[in-house]
Amino acid sequence: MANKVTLKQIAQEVGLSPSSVSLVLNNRPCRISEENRKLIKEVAARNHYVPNQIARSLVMRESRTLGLIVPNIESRFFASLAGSLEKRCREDGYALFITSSGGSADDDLELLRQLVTRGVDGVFLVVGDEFSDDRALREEVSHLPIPAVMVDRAIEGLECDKVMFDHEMGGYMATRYLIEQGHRRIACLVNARRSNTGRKRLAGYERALREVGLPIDARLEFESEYYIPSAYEASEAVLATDATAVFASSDNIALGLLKRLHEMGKSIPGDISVVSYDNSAADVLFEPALTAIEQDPGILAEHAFGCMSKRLAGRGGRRAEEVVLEPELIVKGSVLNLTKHN
Amino acid sequence: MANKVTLKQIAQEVGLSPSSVSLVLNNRPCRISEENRKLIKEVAARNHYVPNQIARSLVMRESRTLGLIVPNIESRFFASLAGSLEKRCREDGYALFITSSGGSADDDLELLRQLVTRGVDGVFLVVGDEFSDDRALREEVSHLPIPAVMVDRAIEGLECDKVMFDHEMGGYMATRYLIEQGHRRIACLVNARRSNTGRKRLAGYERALREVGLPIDARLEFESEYYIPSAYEASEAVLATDATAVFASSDNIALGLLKRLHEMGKSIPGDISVVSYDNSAADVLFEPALTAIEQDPGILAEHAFGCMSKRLAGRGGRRAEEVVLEPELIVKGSVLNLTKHN
DNA sequence: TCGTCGTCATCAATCGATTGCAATATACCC
DNA sequence: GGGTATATTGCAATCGATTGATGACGACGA
Repeated sequence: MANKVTLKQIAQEVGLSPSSVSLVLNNRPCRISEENRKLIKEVAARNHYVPNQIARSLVMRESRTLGLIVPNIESRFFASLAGSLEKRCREDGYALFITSSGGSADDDLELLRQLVTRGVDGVFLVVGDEFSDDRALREEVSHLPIPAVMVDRAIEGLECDKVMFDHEMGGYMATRYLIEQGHRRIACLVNARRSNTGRKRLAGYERALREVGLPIDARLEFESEYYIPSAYEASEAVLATDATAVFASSDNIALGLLKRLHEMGKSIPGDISVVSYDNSAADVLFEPALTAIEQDPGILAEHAFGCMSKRLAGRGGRRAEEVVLEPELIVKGSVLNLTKHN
Repeated sequence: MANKVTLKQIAQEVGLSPSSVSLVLNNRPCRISEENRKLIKEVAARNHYVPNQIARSLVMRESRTLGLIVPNIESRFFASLAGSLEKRCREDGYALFITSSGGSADDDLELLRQLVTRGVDGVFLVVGDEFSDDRALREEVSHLPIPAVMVDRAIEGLECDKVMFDHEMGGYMATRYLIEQGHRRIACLVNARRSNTGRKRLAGYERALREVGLPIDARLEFESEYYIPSAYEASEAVLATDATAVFASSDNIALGLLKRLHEMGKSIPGDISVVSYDNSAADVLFEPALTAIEQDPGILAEHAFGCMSKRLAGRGGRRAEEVVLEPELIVKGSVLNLTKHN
């Protein structure tokens, strides 16, 4: 293991002061002779000198480091978000601390504190979707000494920049599409009990029905957590209804449903139509591919970074900014058009 | 945005010196009256004081932060590895910088430098599998001022702690199992051209064949990158052979193969048997589930952290440690037993 | 010879915390 | 009351880099 080389050592070797070396290596406008400049640069390179960011952060009061908290890095969507965000940060010379909390507000809080004490210049938060006790977290976020941007989901009623897809719209678009394809008995499988986003998707589903005068039938609304087994369990009841189509409000929910369908020997879209959400992962595997509401994590990352960037630059108003992105309906082959046969 | 509170401010408020405050808050053995202790703690709490880790790192010469470089955080396996590793680090009070490189040696190098200048105490490297020009990276790693542990794969011939699964053994176990089930014409689909791990898996495949005196037939060895489309392309040729079984040497390779099989209307294991690698993701989706060689990323993380921990504690010999883990064959339903019919 | 200007480079304070050593206050003993 | 032991607390250097304020030196004009 080599030793760390410091500014002072370089200075010593070239026979100049540390200040001069610092000035030159940072290309600061200063009056150091061309000759010495070259010498300094050469010696620094030869010794593999890299500035100690820690020391630099201390005096500069910025670390060019940002933090990200996601509920679960093992989820495809968050992993992708994290990947995109990291790349975007790096483009602007920021490093990104990616952390994964497990989803509880307590863990989120703990991680947030860790990030702050480690001197990140700002944090991206993907927190607050589940209904847990988030008072402490909320408190912490509102007193944060650095800018924060909430991504994909939000702690309700917290004044803070937000960037997210319109979940209500997603639910609406999915359902609306099914209606347009002639479906009238449309079930949905949502996580309304424990998730804000789930609630919104459900609201969109109901709005679409209401809009065309279809009844909102509680017997067609099913509850599922965002895990495959949970959806798998719930699916049996779904399939016992007379629904001709199902809106599966997340990728895992769709997967659980599909597994059950497969087991029961039901085919898509012959026996039942399905609109999924964020299902890109499964696309390769299924025939037909699933029609779905898609949210591009790259876009989310781009806008989130934009917000952060503004704050860091001191631009960006006193009031919180709120960016709402429209998801997209990607039509593939899992929905039967019932109108053709009329 | 609240302000950051410093040690000095606390000191001022309680009317004691910063040193005393530091001593008390860190529970250092020192002789500060019980009364003042209480006072200090109370004031610190009231002001939401959190120590500035940056300043602390500078003087303590450790940041209690580790770094991780993976080729692609969006891959399930790496995401899972990152998640496990992060949890493990946190248990010991370390934060983990997760970074994702894109897989080129240049990016790896850049990220490694970033991590080092940011003062991580050690790095986990998942690099060096592909055959790119890694001289600079190799150079950098061997002169690192902090401990490094290579995980899952390695830069060949570099003296450095390593923790990885035995890829040769994985290839061997998969093939051996197929042989035991009575298969004689066994194809394999590997990434031997651009991946060290791929080569090893291929070597294991060949060893198993040799061991029982089966011929090694180049016409049964197919090349595929670790991407679904690549495997999908390659699969047509595989299926044109007289093989009764295929060893698909990665999850994506298996998925590409399956897609092609599905399209051609071939069934598993009726028409052809398949042993996959790391396929846990797809498990939910397929009927029958795939028999596969599994590598638990959690175990990898555990051992990697163990190595790191030793180095950080100054234990761990002068020579590099090498941990080789055995993968596991998980038998499910994608392999037909040909011996039963004999 | 003195003052002035330009050029090149250095001094010293600073960021926020840690820590060995020095200093002060109080108690205790003879 | 002088001296020592003990309990408390403060000073100041340190980590490595940044930066506004200054200093040294030579040349040049008057």
